[in-house]
Amino acid sequence: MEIPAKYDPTLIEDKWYKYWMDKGFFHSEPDDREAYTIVIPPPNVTGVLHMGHMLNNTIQDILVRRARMQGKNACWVPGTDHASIATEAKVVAKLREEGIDKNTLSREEFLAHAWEWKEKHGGIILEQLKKLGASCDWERTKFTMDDNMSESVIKVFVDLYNKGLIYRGVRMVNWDPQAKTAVSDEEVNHKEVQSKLYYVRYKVEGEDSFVTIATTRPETILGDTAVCVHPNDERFKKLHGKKVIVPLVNRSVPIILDEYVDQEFGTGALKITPAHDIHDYEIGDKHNLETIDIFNDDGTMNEKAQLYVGEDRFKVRKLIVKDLEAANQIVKIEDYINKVGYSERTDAVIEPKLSMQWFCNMEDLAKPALEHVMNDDVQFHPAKFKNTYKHWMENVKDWCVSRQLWWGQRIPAYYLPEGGYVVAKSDNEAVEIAKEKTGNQNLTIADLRQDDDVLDTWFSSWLWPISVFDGINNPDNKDYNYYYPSNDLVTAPEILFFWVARMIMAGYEYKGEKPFKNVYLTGIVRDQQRRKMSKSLGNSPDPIDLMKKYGADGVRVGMLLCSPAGGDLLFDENLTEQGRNFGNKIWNAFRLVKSWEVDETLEQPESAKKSIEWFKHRLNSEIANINDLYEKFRLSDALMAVYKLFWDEFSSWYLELVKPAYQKPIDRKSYEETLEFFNILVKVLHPIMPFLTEEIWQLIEERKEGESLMVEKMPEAESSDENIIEAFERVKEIISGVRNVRNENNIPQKESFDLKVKGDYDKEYNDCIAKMANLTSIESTDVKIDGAVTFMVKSAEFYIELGDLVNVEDELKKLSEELKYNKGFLISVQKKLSNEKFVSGAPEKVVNIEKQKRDDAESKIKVLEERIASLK
RNA sequence: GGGAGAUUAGCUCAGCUGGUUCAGAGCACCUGCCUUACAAGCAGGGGGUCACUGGUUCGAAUCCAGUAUCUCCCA
Repeated sequence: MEIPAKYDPTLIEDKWYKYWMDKGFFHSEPDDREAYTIVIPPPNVTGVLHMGHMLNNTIQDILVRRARMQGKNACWVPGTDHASIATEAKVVAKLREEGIDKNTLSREEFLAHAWEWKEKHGGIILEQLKKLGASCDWERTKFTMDDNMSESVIKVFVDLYNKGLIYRGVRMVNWDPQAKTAVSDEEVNHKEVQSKLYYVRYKVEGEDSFVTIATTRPETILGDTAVCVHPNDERFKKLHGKKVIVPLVNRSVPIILDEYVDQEFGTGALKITPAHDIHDYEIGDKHNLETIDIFNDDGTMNEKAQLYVGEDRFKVRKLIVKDLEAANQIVKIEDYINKVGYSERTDAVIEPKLSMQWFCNMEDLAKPALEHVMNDDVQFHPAKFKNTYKHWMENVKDWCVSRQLWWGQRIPAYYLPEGGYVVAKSDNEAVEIAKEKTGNQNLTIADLRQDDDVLDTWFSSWLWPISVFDGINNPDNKDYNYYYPSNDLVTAPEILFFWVARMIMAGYEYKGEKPFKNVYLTGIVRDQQRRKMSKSLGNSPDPIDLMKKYGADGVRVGMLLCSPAGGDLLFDENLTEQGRNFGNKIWNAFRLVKSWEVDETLEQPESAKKSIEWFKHRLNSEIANINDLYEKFRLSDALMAVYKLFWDEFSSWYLELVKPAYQKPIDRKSYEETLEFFNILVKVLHPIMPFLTEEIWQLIEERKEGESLMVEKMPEAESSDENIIEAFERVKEIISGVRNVRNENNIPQKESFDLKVKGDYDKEYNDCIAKMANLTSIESTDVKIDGAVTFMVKSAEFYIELGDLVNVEDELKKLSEELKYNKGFLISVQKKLSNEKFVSGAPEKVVNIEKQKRDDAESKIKVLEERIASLK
């Protein structure tokens, strides 16, 4: 068989993905086996594959493939979410390019465009995930606006409303004047910006004095309804109970007292604009102040502002400063750095705004969600996120679930002609309830007006683990009973609160059960300068290009190499390179084994026999270790363990040990055993590198049509003898000892020589040592050999007679350095042992270990001293 | 301003309830090799007062307190 020296992933990846798909290996149906379920964190329909998806989905695929090979009925449900704000923004922008203004379209017309857009672009990420090897059950692909998914969302809204958990209220929301919608606190990015602090004086009513306030937003002066000072502030005591005149609009407003005011900040006097600042709103509420909303939805001034009507808020800031200056109201202007909120979606400056919104009461929903995380029914990996989760859940605020958009599930609230509203799952039901409520039997749907707003996208995705199995509409169905709760959720800590926490709430509310057992939190993918990878910075490689260059397997390894759970991961292309190199290593190891000719008449050499015995134990102990690491979700460590097992133990030691001499054949038994090791190793490797391992597995021997590594059974860890593994470590030391002698004395591997040993070592492995170190013989001796180069392993002394080749000076130098170290070491041990408190206080085991150290050091020193004497 | 976490080799990180896994791994670096599976490789090697200062202890990277620096979350 001709196998190329370099592994080329492009030749095989598509082939095997198609094979797996054609055979239906990704599809799952409920059966008698234990279920293993993952629901994908649905990527956004607007997106394209980025490094965060690569990381996240690599991890999910590893977990799913492993579970499948462990004999579980593995089901990974893929899908996308409708991302109302982002998608609507994209569609609006696209229409604008085509010369269509959204405002000229009806809701239905706009939605037709949006669906068209979704059909065209919505599946891109899922298609790209196939390149990565994602073993999703594509037949189960869901979208958060599929009919039954939307139905679930509406049903839940109605249910929560009927339970009294959904209400309508005026609240200060984060208003995005560009998207013209409210966004949640989590969707606001606070950035430090260089701005100005304006000191403005307000005239005290009926007096000839002024009070000066400091503000960063002078345009909001037009909405001021009070000035607030600290009740204890001596400077303002004389003003208590008085009124001041708001500049330009000449409104008389009270001076109020509240401890909220920071006396150190600005002048200690605070202007209060209840309609446009969250704190001012709270103070206004407390003191029953009037609220004057001076902004339109697009951030321009309305007629309530009286001045600058129709002008944009930022332009007004400039205009009003000019006018205030002209009116001699500005005391001074200072440079000032403050934090300003920006919309995550549009990057517009957020305007706090009072508005009528729908809210979901979180208090009762949050209780079980907190409890079951704290008691580890739901486990976070790493667990440190429990702290932040707890903090958030204990201070949970009501959830604003309405968005002023069209793309999404329309809020099922219907306003009645004579005021009031009803909430119902459908138009018909709404009419029925409305009739009942009003007593007017003549009402029709035409008389009702449905709320224009849609629900927050998270209001869809918090149901995701339930709704993908239709558990809301059809709570007793087979799939739901079988797959729910899911096992593992893999996501980013950034959305721990607004997605993970809410899924847990929904799980307990609607199933009385957690949505998943484990939450694995990945880090954020950053570049070498720790900058978050983003399209705008252009610092993110294109995942598709990366896979073309290094293969999907290489990229998967690269992602995992830099991903400690929960920590940031500093991605570097050389990690994927390392992954590709690893693939090549595996490929070449396989190529070597496949190149061997078997000679049926050959006896198995002793060295091969011992090597096979050793590697069996080594392999089993490592499989146990790897299993343990996976169970603890230490995926990066699990990868490293597999990496070293294959590269160091299998390739560098085992294969070199059993390898026949050049162009010589190998015995049947060693060949078969080696292939069997390969069978096991590719199974262990498969979840991480599915393509390469499938290719190799198919080449190890003739496989039947329909067979595949991905549905093979993962090897279990059989018992292993630590003594054998330990003994072999000594063997490695001896071989390394000889190699060092060769290195230091420039003796090529080709030149063979004798090795003599004085003292105790494991002779069973002589053949292995001789083969690896190219020795003609290994002989035991009772006497020291003068003039030979030596090294020690444990208490045994090894001699290599090199005659003239020995550099006595170098050798002496080396020996005296070693002597010095050992003497120092002995002193430290003796110190410990002569400490009465140590000997009496420490456990016997520890003391004995120290005694053993002392004895070893003493005998080593003796040997070294003799050796030095003999060379001199 | 409130809270959480971090600080170990040049870089990224392990190091669980104090003691032979105690100072580790991978990468990077240095030296020598195109040795017939692999130069995308092989064989070696150097490198750290475990942020700082105290304390507890026979014994501290590990526990406690304080200091410094950084990161994240909330306001």
